[in-house]
Amino acid sequence: MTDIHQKFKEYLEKNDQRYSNQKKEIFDCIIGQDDHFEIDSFISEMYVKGKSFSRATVYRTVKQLLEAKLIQKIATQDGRIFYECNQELEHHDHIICNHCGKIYEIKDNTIEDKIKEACDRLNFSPEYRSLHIYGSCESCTKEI
Amino acid sequence: MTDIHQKFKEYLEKNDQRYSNQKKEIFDCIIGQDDHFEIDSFISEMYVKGKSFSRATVYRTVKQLLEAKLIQKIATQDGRIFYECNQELEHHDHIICNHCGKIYEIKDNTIEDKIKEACDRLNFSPEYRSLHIYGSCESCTKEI
DNA sequence: ATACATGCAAATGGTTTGCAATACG
DNA sequence: CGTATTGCAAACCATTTGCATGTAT
Repeated sequence: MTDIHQKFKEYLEKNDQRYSNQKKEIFDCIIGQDDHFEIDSFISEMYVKGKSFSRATVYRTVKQLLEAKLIQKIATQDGRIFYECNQELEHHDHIICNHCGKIYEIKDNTIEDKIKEACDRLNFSPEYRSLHIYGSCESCTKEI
Repeated sequence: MTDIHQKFKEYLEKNDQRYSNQKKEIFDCIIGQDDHFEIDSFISEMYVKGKSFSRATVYRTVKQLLEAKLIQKIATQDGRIFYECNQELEHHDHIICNHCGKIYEIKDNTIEDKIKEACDRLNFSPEYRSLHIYGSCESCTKEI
């Protein structure tokens, strides 16, 4: 049993909840996702893998994982809901080309520092951020 | 008629839609909101003011205002949806408290510069960005 | 006269909940 | 044993849509 499995188990036990097989398998599948995921595609992916549980159970488990702070909920500007596993230590931002759809992931400590400074000025404790930059990539800019 | 009213009218006309009285009044109420607002409280506020239209009409107008880029949709991390009027041309970023829902607008040129530098390194031409920082504001942090 | 807008009520889609059966500890 | 968990179906809630009526051009 890995560290995070252990954390989940401990969280559940502390709250008189049970570390059932279903919860374990759902958590396993979530860990298997290597990126952000939406509930719906996650459920159908589980279904394809032959590990399908009722939607209610998935939602209930996701809720417990959120409470245990092992996963995190993210909403995009237009209201779509994503989840991501909190294993990921490095935060990265996204640069997205409006023309060809290419997505660059960037990791820039100087941006990070400036964001932290802005939060400090407000005594705000940041937990998560989403930075998406939309525009035109090099090759699409040439074509226009 | 103000500048933004004019813009809305032009947008509608360009798309074979009409600048009706209801749309004008709904837009007026939105401009009257000096902060971010949620549809539901907005509708009840209109109701109190005696300017109440059907939810469907409000939603339809909001949709057109979004398309006209005169208002902006913002989602909090936990999925609540806010709107804000896009009156000013200056881009600003959002710091959003996950606990009380308070939204701070920040305008930070140094963040902007760093983002530009990151784009330059990829020869990417940015057109729009969305930066949302989620976390806990000063007073909510104290309460926890 | 044509076509968009409106209000209503019904539909939708994602999420939650009540309930009876089941399984964990 | 008692209590949490599960699956199902029904409930929920915000948002969207179909339709008949109203209204602007």
